[in-house]
Amino acid sequence: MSGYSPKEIEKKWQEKWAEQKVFQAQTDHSKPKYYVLEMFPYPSGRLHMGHVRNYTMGDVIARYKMSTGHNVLHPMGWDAFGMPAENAAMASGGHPKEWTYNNIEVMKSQMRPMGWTLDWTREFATCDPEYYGKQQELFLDFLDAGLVYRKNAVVNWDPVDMTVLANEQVENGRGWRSGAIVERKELTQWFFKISDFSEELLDAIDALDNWPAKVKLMQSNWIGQSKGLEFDFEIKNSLKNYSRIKVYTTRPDTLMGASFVGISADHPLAKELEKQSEEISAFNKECRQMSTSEADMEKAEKKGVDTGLRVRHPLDPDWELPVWIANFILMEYGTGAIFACPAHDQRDLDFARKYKLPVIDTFYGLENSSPVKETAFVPPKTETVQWINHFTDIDVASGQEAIDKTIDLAEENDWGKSITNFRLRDWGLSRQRYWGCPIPVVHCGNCGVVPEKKENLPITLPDDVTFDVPGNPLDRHPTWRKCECPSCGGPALRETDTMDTFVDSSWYFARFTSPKSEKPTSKEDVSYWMNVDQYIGGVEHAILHLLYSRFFARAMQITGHLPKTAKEPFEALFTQGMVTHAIYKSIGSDGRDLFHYPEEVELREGKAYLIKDGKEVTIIPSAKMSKSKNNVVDPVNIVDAFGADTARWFVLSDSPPERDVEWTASGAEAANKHLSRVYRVIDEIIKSDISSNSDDETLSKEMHKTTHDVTQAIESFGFNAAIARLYSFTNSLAKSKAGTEAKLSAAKTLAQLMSPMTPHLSEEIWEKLGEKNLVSREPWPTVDENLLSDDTITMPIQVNGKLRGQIEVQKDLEPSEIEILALAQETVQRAINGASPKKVVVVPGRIVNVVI
RNA sequence: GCCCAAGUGGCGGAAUGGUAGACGCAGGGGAUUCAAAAUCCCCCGCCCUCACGGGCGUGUGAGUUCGAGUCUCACCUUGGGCACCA
Repeated sequence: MSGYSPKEIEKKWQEKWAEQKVFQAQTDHSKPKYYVLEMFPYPSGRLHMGHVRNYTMGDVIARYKMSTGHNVLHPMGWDAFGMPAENAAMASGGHPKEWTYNNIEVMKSQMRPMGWTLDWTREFATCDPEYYGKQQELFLDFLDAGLVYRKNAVVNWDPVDMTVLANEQVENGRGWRSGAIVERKELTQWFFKISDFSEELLDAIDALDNWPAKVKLMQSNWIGQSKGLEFDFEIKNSLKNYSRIKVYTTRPDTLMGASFVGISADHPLAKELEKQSEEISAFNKECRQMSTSEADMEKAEKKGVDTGLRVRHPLDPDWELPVWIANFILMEYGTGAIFACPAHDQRDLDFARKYKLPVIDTFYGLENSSPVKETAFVPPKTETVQWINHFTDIDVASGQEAIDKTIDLAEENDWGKSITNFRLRDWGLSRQRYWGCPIPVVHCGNCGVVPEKKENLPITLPDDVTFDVPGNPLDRHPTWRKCECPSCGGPALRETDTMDTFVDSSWYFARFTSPKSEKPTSKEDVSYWMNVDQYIGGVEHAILHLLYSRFFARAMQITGHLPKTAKEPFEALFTQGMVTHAIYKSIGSDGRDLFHYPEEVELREGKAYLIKDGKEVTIIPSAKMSKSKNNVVDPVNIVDAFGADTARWFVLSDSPPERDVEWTASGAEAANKHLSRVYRVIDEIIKSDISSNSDDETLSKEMHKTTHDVTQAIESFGFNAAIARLYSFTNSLAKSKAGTEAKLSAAKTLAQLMSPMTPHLSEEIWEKLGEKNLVSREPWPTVDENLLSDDTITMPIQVNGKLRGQIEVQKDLEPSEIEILALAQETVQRAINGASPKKVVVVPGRIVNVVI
């Protein structure tokens, strides 16, 4: 007998699938369509275990849906623009294009042996001019529809590298590469008007029934709806044409506790003032150096500067409030100006104490009437409080009731209006970089900013660029910028900004439905295939990528590129966890951390020792795989050693799919042993000759129960549960005394149930069992409901909630009969010990609880 | 700082409010073998007991319930998110 040899069988079946074009999707209206998509990879050049897990999950769904009669679309492509390619070019010469396409080839060659059902005929990379040209067309249509505009925005600017930096490239206020102090620089940039859709994007979240609650919540928080009041403070000593300050507040009920008015350093008034005052100018400059992340702002010391301006309280003209510029107010949110109520906001209180500003209580708790000292009194808005300082007729009410009342009153008396505000800001898409999709507009001395003509698309990137000089190569290219104005025909210059790579990934799912289409999408194909029925990817994309895609779907619908039904592009979303691996660490002689490869250590009794000298090393479990920590497991090596089916089986088996899974060598070996065992068990069945007997029915029942459980598990993304069930069934099959016929039937079902996870092994077994067709093309096994339950069941019996015995009863026995049988049990009698039961709870089919 | 999630054997993890620990790993014992590998069988939460059996046990503390890993509240710990990485 020759054993399980994945190398041979995996190659064999991959060739057969390719020959028979099993995975090429065609528009076919006779079958229900099913579009399964995993977030496409960035071509880093190396397939990693995270990809293997992600794409295997999608593959299980794709294969399962194929076997349930669906016409399945399962495409793959490359999210190929972005900074790593430029970084590589800067670090080691070469060209981003070459680097990217080489990486794509390498990764594709690593993906093919995994046996995924990918339709490679639809493959594209976002850096293909055929793709980004269509993206430019979308941009022009969006521009035409008023969904794109230009405005000034602040960026992190590295003055040495002459480049814009991402927040993560700023380390302690310095550029990660140059070490230069990062400046905040204002540039005119392009924006998508995603904020026009704030309410729509927020409201539609509710209907995303098959999205994880966590992702929906994250998106809701990101959009951040708040209801409040907008009103003006009149400036007493007005400055130039500034006579009023518009503020936005979510707590208008605390207006009688107002202590000062705060404005952002970027507020027009602040900018005007900095022309007149050194102090203000210096302070504003300092504010603009600050990180704008919410977490950083909250942690940073609250600082401000008095502008000298004074405003009148809207409800009491004699009440004067000072105007301060404060470092915790963002121009992008609300009106860039607030009024502060230190008694009921900790941040305002810290500020007030620091600058000796008044603190006025507006309400106390019901049981606590002491004035605020160093801790602001901030009860939940739902909590009822007593008012001591108010301008409504409310004395005792919840915060929310008071807020509503206040807003009504302000509107009635015409000094303020109710405003719904959103935290969501417009999407800045300009990037001052080479390796991205060029923004198809030109700058003309006569006509200003002019969109490029569609017939001139794609505007392609020039290939003859170098990265040896700082700055954007597009800016310094000798000829690329020069062009003809599409409007007046005169000389003009191209826009040198390229698009944020999130744009590329915001519509690729639509392009996959007709990747060769002349237009960005083909009406027929996009109507047939959209929406994506199941989308799978990492939770790290929970906000931006998914929100941008939802915006794009709406924008594409408005511009006629998607049907109305595709407003929400992803029907169901699943976010999978990472693949982690232990880190083996020791301290080197120079006191630095040394990280050891898994191959260099030996595990004994839960401890790790270096093979070369036996020294014990520290194990850091479940760490994210990282090259610098030497804890990366390369899928190529695993496929080499055990085959793709083992890798697929293991990444699905050990943890629930939404959680992280720890890669362990012993786990991978165990997976491989199990697959060999399946092969061996089936081989033995084929050679056996046992006549039909009474165990046949038991095995058949087990087979139907397993089919039922595995089906349910796959449908609910319980891949680890499906695999646990298949382990059990394999054990039952191996130990069963049933006849050969019954066992062959069970073996075929096992092959089918395993096929989404281990397709090559399943095909091989299927063939050995005498089947001529591909298991990939077989319909999913059906379940005989009658065989799922037995006639008798075992019922546990508790006494006062503690397990004391069991009885075997007919499935449909009356509860009163069950009670008699239960009480008659010797073990139960012993536990009752002569006492008379107060109550007997009988839950039919479940449990009996005797209360004494 | 704000928002959210998760805590179950040595480990990964199972459990529609109903027998906690399925399944797998690691560990222990045995069979087979000249021996080993591979394979097959058995045991495996903690404590008491030769055993039968009993007590304890799902981060901590309370509560709801005939019955709580599961529901409620408070707390502790860990992880995630909080605007130009992809």
